[in-house]
Amino acid sequence: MKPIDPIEVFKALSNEARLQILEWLKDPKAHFGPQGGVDLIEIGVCVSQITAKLNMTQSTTSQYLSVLQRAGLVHATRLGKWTYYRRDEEAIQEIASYIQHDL
Amino acid sequence: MKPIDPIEVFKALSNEARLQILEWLKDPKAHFGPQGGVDLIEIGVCVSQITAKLNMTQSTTSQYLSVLQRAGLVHATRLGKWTYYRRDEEAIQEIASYIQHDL
DNA sequence: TTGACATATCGTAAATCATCGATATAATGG
DNA sequence: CCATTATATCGATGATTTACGATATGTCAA
Repeated sequence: MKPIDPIEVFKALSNEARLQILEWLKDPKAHFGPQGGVDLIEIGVCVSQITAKLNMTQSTTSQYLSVLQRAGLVHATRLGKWTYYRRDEEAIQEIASYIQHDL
Repeated sequence: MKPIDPIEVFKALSNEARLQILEWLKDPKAHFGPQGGVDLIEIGVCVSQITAKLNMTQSTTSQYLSVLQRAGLVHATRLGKWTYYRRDEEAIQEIASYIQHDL
């Protein structure tokens, strides 16, 4: 796992929609319906479901998920046609720790 | 103390120079010379000293300090001609806590 | 192979940010 | 009051971000 870049992370977090996505992904079962036989917790939520809740286009949603991924805040898994995104809890705690001790 | 706005805070932190200022202010004695009879720890560091270390103009430094202040990350005290800035440690811990528990 | 669907990428216009120089405001000393 | 010094604000310009529609790519099912 590559070291986190605080600036990149803070930029990723500087946007309402991306913050919203992260909050939804914190408890996928509470915010998204089940999708096939896929474990929401282990694998994540697909782009279409996130697009449906966000009030934005598929294009924007996909790009925002990429930003979150480049910042290391989420992880993507492709299964068939779908790409599932889930949070990287470890990275999120690392950021909290960075602010708490190093900032 | 008004509640923190995470987006505003993250925007404030999304900039190398502003992050740098916050890090310097974490340990003012290590980064700034003494200024008159003012307690660096209690009162803070004046804009000129920060400007001198940043490689930017006084105008930019002043604006960046305002951004940090609006985000609640620093506190300003005017004494005579000088304005001294110090970190708001409580706000910084609040942000760490927000990421750790609520994000 | 083709068609249909899910996702990613590209190109763009508008909004916001970074940073500066010029100038305004505030406080001090003479 | 005046000159000087410290800080804040204004106005400008280039860079980055936002968010979109159009299009490309990848995958499955028939």
